[in-house]
Amino acid sequence: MELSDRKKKILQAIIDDYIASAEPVGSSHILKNHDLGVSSATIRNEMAALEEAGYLEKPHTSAGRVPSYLGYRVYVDQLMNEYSLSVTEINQITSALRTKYLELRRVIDSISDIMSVLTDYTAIYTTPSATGITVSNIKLVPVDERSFVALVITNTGAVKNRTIRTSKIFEPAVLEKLSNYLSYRFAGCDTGEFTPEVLSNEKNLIPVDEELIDAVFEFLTDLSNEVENVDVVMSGTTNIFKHPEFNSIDRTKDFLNFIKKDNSKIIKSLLSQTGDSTSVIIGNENPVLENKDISLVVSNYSLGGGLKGKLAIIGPTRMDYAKVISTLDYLTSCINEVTANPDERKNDFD
Amino acid sequence: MELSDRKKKILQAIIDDYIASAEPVGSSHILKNHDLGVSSATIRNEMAALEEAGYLEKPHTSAGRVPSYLGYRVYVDQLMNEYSLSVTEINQITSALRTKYLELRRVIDSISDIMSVLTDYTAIYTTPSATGITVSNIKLVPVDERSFVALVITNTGAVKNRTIRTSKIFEPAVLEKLSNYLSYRFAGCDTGEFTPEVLSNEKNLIPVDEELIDAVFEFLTDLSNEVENVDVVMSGTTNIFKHPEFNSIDRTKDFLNFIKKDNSKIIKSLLSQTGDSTSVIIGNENPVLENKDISLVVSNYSLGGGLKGKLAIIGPTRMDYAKVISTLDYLTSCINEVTANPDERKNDFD
DNA sequence: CATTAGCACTCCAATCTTCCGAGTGCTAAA
DNA sequence: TTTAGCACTCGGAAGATTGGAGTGCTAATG
Repeated sequence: MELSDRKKKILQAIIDDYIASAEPVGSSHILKNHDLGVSSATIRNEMAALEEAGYLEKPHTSAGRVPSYLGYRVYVDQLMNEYSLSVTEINQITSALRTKYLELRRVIDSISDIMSVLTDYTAIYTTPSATGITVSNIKLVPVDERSFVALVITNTGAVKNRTIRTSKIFEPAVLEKLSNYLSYRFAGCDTGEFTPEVLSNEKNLIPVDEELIDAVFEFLTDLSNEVENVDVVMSGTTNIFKHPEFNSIDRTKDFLNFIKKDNSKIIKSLLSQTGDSTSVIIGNENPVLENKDISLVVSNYSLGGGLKGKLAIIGPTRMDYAKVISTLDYLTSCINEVTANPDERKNDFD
Repeated sequence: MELSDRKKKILQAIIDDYIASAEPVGSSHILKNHDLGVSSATIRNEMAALEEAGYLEKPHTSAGRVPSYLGYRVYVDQLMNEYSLSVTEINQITSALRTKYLELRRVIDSISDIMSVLTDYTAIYTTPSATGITVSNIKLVPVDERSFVALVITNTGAVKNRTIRTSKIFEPAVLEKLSNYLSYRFAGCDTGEFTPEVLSNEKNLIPVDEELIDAVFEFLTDLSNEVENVDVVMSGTTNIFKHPEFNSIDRTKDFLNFIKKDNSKIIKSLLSQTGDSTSVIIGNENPVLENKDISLVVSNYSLGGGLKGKLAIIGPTRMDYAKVISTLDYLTSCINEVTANPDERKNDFD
């Protein structure tokens, strides 16, 4: 069903007002706050039609109307006005990004903080992960007689390390020789390739003490499993208290239980279902959000070197979508810009 | 004022009951549930005296009594019965600790998870920090023509790293020579010693390109500042919903706003005020908890190699102190035992 | 003199009642 | 097709009612 222009205007007016006030919107409100040139009776008729079509809902007979999930969807896709960031907001963002030496680990963390402050919702991001990470160098560095650090440096400059203690004493020269061999042998290999099979074949070719090679290879195997190790991190979880829907303890419980640590798998999979462009998930549109009245705006960020992740805002379905979407878009574009031009930069991901 | 035996028994009975029920405790309740051999009238008289002395409070005239902060203090210090962990609980703990290769970063994290599950409160820990960390080795490992990774390996086996990109091309041999010199020069140095003054003196003695040495030294300076970098991490924040005091949205807001990320400085300082043994902070005993009805039980853990931190439980003042204290004590002793015997072990702190 | 039964009194919290008004849907006129 | 007008609905705020758990005091008791 295609909506008439007037219906669209009325729907937009209702959703705009509802987002601003969190109160069901009545026909006379629309009359007062929007210049539609028709009477409240006409608006009522149109509202009834919009309800019939599934875009609006009534909490009860004598209340105003509230957008349905479908209503929000139409609003997000077609109706809402573009929100433009204020100068102050843009300044906040740029000054936060202009630290001289950015540690990769912190960049996205602070961005997520900024997001939550600017929008007054909760920000979520997944830690960056990369496909096609290859080994650039492997080092075994002695710490004391019976322990050394195994290091794998990747093409992205990330460093994975593990301290290994041994029962025997190994000469630094032995470790160095093994380092060199491993670097030579595995340079350019994808970190996902360190399967037990590959390594056990390899093991027979290396004339080194078994304890040593076993420990190192176990580290490598663990690495290949770690590729999937994406975490979900949040900031501004208590921002929800700024919104009236969370004056009810039940809503609050629902929300906090949804975003809690134990639930990160579900959130991760929810985020991963979105595509390459900024997308909006509204209430029941996704089964895991069933009856939770939660919406998400999900975006993608890239830190260069193939490191990518999701950055999202989560909040009540009555969310200021226009503001959230434009803030998110602006921020992710800033990140991409900053990181596309890699200067000297810390890298803490391991 | 020293309490009579009977007063102590009554006070203990009231606090025990209140911890279990979260309801103000009346004289007839005590009569029913505890065998004190006196009538409710006598108990009432004693209760009035205990209130007079500041150990109890009345929410209103016709309600039962509730412990005051002072009451809890006496309870924790003198009255409460020892709680002994059940076999199931001990099994849960040991099986969680018996992973073959423990990553240091995860040990304390999973311990904190276990804590929150076992106690139904929120667990907090500070990331381990160490005093007297010294440099064991410095490496500069080439990644590609114009970038390399600078690594500082400490006596504890922790690895700090930063990826550095340069405008000029440096031969691997140059980097290796510099590595060797820096390792030789700074081996055994405390990481706190890399002040700009020390380093700028040093700089003149090293016949290497300035860009290179500047970048590396900036990394070292940053390291020395980083020593103080202790984070506060929580698990089980939504456990509070299991306790009836958090059926009120205001209590919940207060609590969540107190433990939120922005507040970690205050929490850190609160934790650091405690000594070497397990200690309890009850309600208004500390100004930052003023009128928040929050208590903490704080303990110390040690991961070996000088790495130490605080592990704590935070919850309402009506907390099952006996259970929390004994769980916390048992867990920290387990950690200390496990880590005192360092086998091959991952180390992810950097 | 400490203890206790008895009783009047207090006051919260749960439940019920009342009532206001914002909002609707329908009808009939423009 | 739009609109003025009107009867009707219903949630929620404000007030009234009531029950019961709990107290403090007094006077009797061993």
